[in-house]
Amino acid sequence: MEKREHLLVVDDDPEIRALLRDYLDQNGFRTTTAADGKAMWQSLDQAPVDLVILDVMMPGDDGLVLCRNLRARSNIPIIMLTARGEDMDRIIGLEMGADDYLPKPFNPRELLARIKVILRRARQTPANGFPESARAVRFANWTLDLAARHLKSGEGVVVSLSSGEFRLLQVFLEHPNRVLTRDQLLDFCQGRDWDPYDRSIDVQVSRLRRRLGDDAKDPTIIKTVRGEGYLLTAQVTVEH
Amino acid sequence: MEKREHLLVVDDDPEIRALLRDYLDQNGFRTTTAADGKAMWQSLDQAPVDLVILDVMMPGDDGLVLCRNLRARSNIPIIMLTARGEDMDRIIGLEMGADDYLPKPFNPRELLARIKVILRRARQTPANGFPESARAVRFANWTLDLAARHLKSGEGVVVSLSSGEFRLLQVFLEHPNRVLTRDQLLDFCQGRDWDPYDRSIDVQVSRLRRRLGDDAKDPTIIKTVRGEGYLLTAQVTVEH
DNA sequence: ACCCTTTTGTAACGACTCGTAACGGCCTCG
DNA sequence: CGAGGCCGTTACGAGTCGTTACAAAAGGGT
Repeated sequence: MEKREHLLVVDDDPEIRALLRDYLDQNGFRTTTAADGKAMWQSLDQAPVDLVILDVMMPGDDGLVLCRNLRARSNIPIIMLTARGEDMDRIIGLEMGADDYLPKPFNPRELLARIKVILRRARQTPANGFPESARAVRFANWTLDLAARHLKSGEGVVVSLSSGEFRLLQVFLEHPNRVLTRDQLLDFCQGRDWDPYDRSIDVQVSRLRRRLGDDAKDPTIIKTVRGEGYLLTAQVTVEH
Repeated sequence: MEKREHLLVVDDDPEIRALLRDYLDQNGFRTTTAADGKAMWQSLDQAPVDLVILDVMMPGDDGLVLCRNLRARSNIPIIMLTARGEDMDRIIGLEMGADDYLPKPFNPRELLARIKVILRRARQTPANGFPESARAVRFANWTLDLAARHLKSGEGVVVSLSSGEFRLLQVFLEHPNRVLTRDQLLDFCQGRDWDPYDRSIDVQVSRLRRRLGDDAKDPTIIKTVRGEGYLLTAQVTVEH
């Protein structure tokens, strides 16, 4: 797998595109550029992107519109580039879901630092959904095969899961080491609302624990947090 | 419980402190100020803080030092304020674990926008007070495993804790060697208010002492301070 | 020292939460 | 149409935690 992280620079100025690509590539990233929104969407369709750097001032759809559209259908981190004196725009940009912005002209080292901070944060939060390229997820002596939708233990024993169990486990693995409320779990698993007497999640957790060989009295993988919810405790790594 | 989020402004300039407090309070936050690092630590021990705004240039321990110390034992979001032309310092600040920074002089609305972004992100990542990287906490012949949520004695005996006991011990370990009132303990543990006849904390402390093998008649770990509260006396080290 | 008040420690109780076996409706597949 | 699997519901037992009650400890005043 390609190890360097993939950045997408969207700016109408060819000079800035070239400058940024050179600089970022020299600093360990793989950089793609796009001159406008159309090219941005094309690029996003062609290869997974880890972070988008987006100029606010562009002909056609400007950066703010693109930012909103991008946010509407993905949670890829976004850094906006703004000309000076656009405080209002900057603020709006942040409130629209950008993760950060940088006023132009900027110091490239500063951009680099911000990119690193945001990518580090994004890595810690394997937020909604695994990337398209993910084929399996490893955790605590198990591997969840995303294509075959079954579990395999470290010793190679295959354990099949019902679709509900698979979905629940997937949600846990997408949010490891965090307490998830029953409300959130039901929402993620089925988009359904939760009422305080609904025990379906408890039962489903119980069934999943049995598949994982996890004893509810002293669980090692899925812990109960009384009055709050459940959390999966394990280091999770994604295989491509 | 208090609903507004609690900000802590650390700056040696009284004018800036007053200005920021007024502005932030007007915009729906509860703001505390501190003139130096010492006051900052005091304030952090007195009430939970949701975000710290930290000036880089200060007499005594400067902001970078405070940032690093703060990060070493907590993951409260931090915004640094820097004077102009300190690009290097800014970058270092970010790499030291600050979540964002703002060059002075800044537009207060911009600070507000960045605060909102960071708090929104922090809400998605409900935090314990220890840094993300913390895996365990050692104190007095015990190790509290933060992932597994259990205790292990120096001899390797594992003692499991109920959710409430874990939370209470975690709070003590986040504020070692300080007297914590019942009010604070209940606030930290459950965000609940305390009335003078509420004995639940006493009972929970009693249960926790039993788990720790601590005799209430002659406690070595959790001491009672008559009329004030409890304190954990031990040297606490965070393992990463 | 003595008594009285306040505060703390903890056993006991009961309400609540959680784990899971059992049941039954619903689907799919033969 | 019957069998089997999945999953939501229900019921009950186990564990947890807040409340209460009472005994012990700590002050405080005389």
